[in-house]
Formats: sequence, structure tokens, C-alpha cells
Amino acid sequence: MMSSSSLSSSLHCFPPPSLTFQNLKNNDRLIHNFNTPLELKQLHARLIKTNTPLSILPLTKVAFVCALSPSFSYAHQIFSHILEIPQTSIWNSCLIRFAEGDCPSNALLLFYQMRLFDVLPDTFTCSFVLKACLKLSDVVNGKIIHGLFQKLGFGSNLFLQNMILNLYGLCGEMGDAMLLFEKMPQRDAVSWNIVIAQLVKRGDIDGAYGFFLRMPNKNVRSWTSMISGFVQCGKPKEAIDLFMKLEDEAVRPNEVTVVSVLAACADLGDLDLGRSVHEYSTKSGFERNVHVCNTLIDMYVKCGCLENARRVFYEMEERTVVSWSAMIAGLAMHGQAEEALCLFSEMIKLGVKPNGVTFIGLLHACSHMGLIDEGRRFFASMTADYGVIPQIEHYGCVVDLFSRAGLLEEAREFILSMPMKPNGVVWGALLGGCKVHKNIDLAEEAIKHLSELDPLNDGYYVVISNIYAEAERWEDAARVRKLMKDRGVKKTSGWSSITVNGVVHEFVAGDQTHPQAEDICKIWDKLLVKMKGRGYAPKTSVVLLDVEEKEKEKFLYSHSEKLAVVFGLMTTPEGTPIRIMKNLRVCEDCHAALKIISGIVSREIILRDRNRFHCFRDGQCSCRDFW
DNA sequence: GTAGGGTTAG
Repeated sequence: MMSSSSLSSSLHCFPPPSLTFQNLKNNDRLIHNFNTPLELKQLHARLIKTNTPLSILPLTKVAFVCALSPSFSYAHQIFSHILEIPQTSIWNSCLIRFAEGDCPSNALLLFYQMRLFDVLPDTFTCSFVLKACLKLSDVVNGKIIHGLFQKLGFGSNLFLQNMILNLYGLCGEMGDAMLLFEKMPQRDAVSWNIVIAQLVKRGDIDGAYGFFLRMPNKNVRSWTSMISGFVQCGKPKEAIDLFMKLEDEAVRPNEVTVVSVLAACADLGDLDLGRSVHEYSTKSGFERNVHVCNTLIDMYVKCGCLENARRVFYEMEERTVVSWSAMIAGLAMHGQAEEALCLFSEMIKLGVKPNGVTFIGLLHACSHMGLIDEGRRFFASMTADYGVIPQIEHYGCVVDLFSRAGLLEEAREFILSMPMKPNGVVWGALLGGCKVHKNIDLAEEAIKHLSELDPLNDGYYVVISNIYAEAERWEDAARVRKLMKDRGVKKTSGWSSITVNGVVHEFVAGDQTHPQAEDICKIWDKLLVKMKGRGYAPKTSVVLLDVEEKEKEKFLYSHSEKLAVVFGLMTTPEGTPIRIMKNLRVCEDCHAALKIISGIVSREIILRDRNRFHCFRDGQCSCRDFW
């Protein structure tokens, strides 16, 4: 091989003695040895002197080197000497390079050069320029290209119409997009899929579904767009229903479909479906796909199977920052802070660059386990060592970290020092800490901000009214409840669910509507005797009503998570874990009760609440009572 | 040589 220094020295002894056509052809590097128009001109001169045909020049590179300079005309001349046909294709290959590169506007510049020199655009030219417009969200130039290709006679080219359709949609010109779609003489699956995806992006899930239903020949992308659309719009149940309908079609789910439906399983905690989609993925060879594995990790994490999530993670052939972040966040959610921190060190050792999401997982890990100093260090180091600028979510995590640990004043100072306006999540984190650590004054300060920032969120009113009730300030509690009523804010009622043999059973507090309600009651009574024998004392202070003790106990015993657990004990095989989901945070009394129950029945009880997982085993909880 | 769907947080 010729080193660059020997190459340049051979250029200095000009003309090289053996620069013949044959030698040039054999010496590919020499022919490529130009990076500026000037160097090209020198090479050109040599070719003429040695009587070598210009056609051996790498034409695409010639175009690229001259594309955006006054030398355009020079390259243009070279091509005219070589080619009898139009030189469009050479410039096209240049265009796509620009369009796909870091500076797509260069494609536009080149395109206007081409127009200036009367190089005739073909459909590929237009599509590459449109690609650049798409990357730049440049609908103005897009419209110019649209007009141009219509003039050039490509107006009915489906490919180009689809690109324009996508561009209009992406730039928010939905009116133009729909007009174009309606006027299109023919449409293919791509046209329909573009409209569906655009409507999904705008949050118009019903509109998207309307198009989906009208669409004649749906392909796997149509189904996948719709399924992922439902997931993105917070309708995982609809996503799963649609996935089930896919079974009757002659369309096979692919990796992307699997990712979308697994995300829905994660949201719903649907472990059964998640497992069977995993099996399908294994059979189909999808486990080589890093997206699929990342979503499998998340699915298993959110379905309470940390062990399976770990297995997927460790068996992955390659991992991205998303895989690491998903696993770290998962460990945090399950209270395995030490392991999460270890994983982070390992990730850094392997040279994977953490992103903002990685740090959210880490900060969660710290705040769920009260690791205050570690949390502080991570927050400082994310900018200092990794160049990740903290977003409001990170500030929220730190406020949560301080507040849970009882450092309420420090949390407040931290909020006041934030470089951006604190949002509801931030003040809400402080409020949560005030409830645990019984600080009414700070809670009142937090609620003042919250009633402005997030006036329709029922959770905050409930917390402050509970804080008052716990302090037996019944009048204040009542005042908050009235405020809620005046503002039309409804309290979200708590529910817990358990899946048995594929059927989801949902319970709300005091629920007597379940067909087996009577049996549940009987079993609970028996269990209660054993629980009291092991020191369970109903924590009636959790009941925030001004009623008799006995009444309070009755309320406690009918909490939805207790009903769900008892139902699980009745209907699932001995020794198997019981998995419960709750829409709100677990109450203190239920937490104490489930710990004791797990010891009595020797069963693992895995509870996913709004915030995190609690895994009860042998009378203990994985959260170590810090939550 | 060209167009449409995907993952971690919240």
C-alpha cells in the first residue's frame, strides 16, 4: 500500500513517469487523490497530458467536490465531454449524499445549481430534494418542488405524491395533506399509512382509526401504526384488542409490531400476553433485534418479573444506552438501588454514554432507597462528567429524593434555586414529603403553587386534605374537599386488579359486586385472626373520616388491594406468586397487612402501585418500608 | 439510487 506521504511525493515529481491509462486504472487511489476543485484541475491536466480518457475519473466524487462552488460549471463541462446522456444521475447521487448528511440544506443549494445549469431533474432528483425538505421541515421549498415536478410531468407519480403527503403532514399542513390525499388518482398502502401516522402524531387517534377502518389493503405497517398509536395515546387496552384481531388476518406481526404490543403489555401489566409475545419473538428470531429486547426488559420490569428482565438483558448480543437505562430504571422501580448503581458503573466502564433518561432511573433508585449523598453526586456529575443538562424531570427527582428523606427545607431551597419555573411534579414531590414527615406549613406553600399549576389534578387536593385529617384538623380537610367540589375536581377512586387464568378481576374499596365476594369475606376473616396473632394492628389513622374506630376498621378491611390478594389466594396454585396492580399508591395499612400475609401463606405478593413495586415475602417488603 | 410503523422517563 502506498502511504499518503509517498503519494504526495510522487505528485511532486510531476509528471510521474508511469502515469498511463493502465497504471491509473490499477492505481485507484491516485485517481481519487483530490479533495478540492483545484486538486481536481491538476489531476485533470495530468490526464490530458498523458492522453488518458476522462471517463476513468470517479464521477460522483467529481460532482461532490464541485457541487457547491463556482466549479459546478467546471464539473458540468467534464460530464458533458464524457456523457452523451443527461448527467442527472451523477448529480442525483450527490444530492442523496447531501440529503442524508448532516446538512440537508446543501441538497437544496445543489438542486438550484442544477436548475441554473439546465440539468434536467428526474423523479429521483425530486425525491432526494424532498427528502432534504423533510429533514429540514421545509414546506416552502417542498411546495416549490411539488409545483415543479407537476410541470415536469411527474404529477401523478405515486412515489413523489406520497413524499409530498408526508412532508405536508409533518410540517403541520394537515389541510393540504388531506386535500392532496383526497385528490390522488391512486393511493397505495404507503399513502394510507402516512395519513394514519400523521393523525396519530397529532393525537387524533379516532381520526386515525377511521382511516384505518376505511383502508382497503392493510399491511403490517398499517396494523403496527395503529397499535402503536393506541399505545402512544394512552390506550393500551385498545392496542391489545387490535393486536388480537391481527391474528385473523393474513398479516404476520414483525419486530415493530411486537415492540408496540409489548409496550401495551407493559402499561397494562399484562404478563400473560407479554410472555406469549416473547415466545413468538423467540420463534421468529426477533430477539436479535435490540428494540425488541429493550421493550421486553421494560415489559418484564413493569409486569413485576425482574428476574426475566435481567435474563433478557444479560442474554442480549448488543446493548444500547436504552437497554442499560431500561434495566437501571427497572431495578430502581423494584427497590434494587445497589444493583442499579452497579449496573451504571459497569455501563460506564464499557464506554456507553449515559443520557438524560439513564439519570432519571439512577435518581429514582436513590430516592426510593434514601441514598441522599449518592443522589446528590449523580445530579452534580451528570453535567460535570457526562455533559447531560438536567431537565425539569431531574430536578423533580432530586426534590423527591430530599423530600422523602425528610430534608424538606433543603428540598424547598432546591426548588427556589431551579433555573426554570418549577412545575406541578416538582411541588407535588415536596407535598408528598410533607405528608410523610407531617409538615403542614410547607405543605400549604406547595399547595398554593399546585392549585395554580395543576388545578385539576385531584391527587394534590387529596394529599393536603389527608394531611389535615391526620392532624385532626377536620375543618381544613372539609374546606379542601369543598374546594375540589367547587372546581369540579373528582377524586380518582382506587382500584386493584389481579389476572387469573387470563381474566382480569378488578376490585374497588368496599366492593361487594364480585361474584365471589362472600367467599372473599370469609377467607379474610380467617386470615385476620392469624394476622392479629402475628401482631397485625389495624392502622385506623389511615382512614381519614371522622367516624368510630370499629367503622374505620371495616373500611380498612375492604381496601381494594386486600380484596385482590385474598381473591388471589383463593384462586391461584399454592406457592405461586400473586401479582396485584393498583392505580394509586398503596396505603400504609395495606402495606403492613400484606407483609404479614406473605409470611402466613408463604407466598410472594408482588404489588405494582402508581410509583413502584413492592415485593412482599416472608413478612418483609422489598422497599424496606421506605416509599 | 427514492416514501410509511418501534424501545428507556413521565
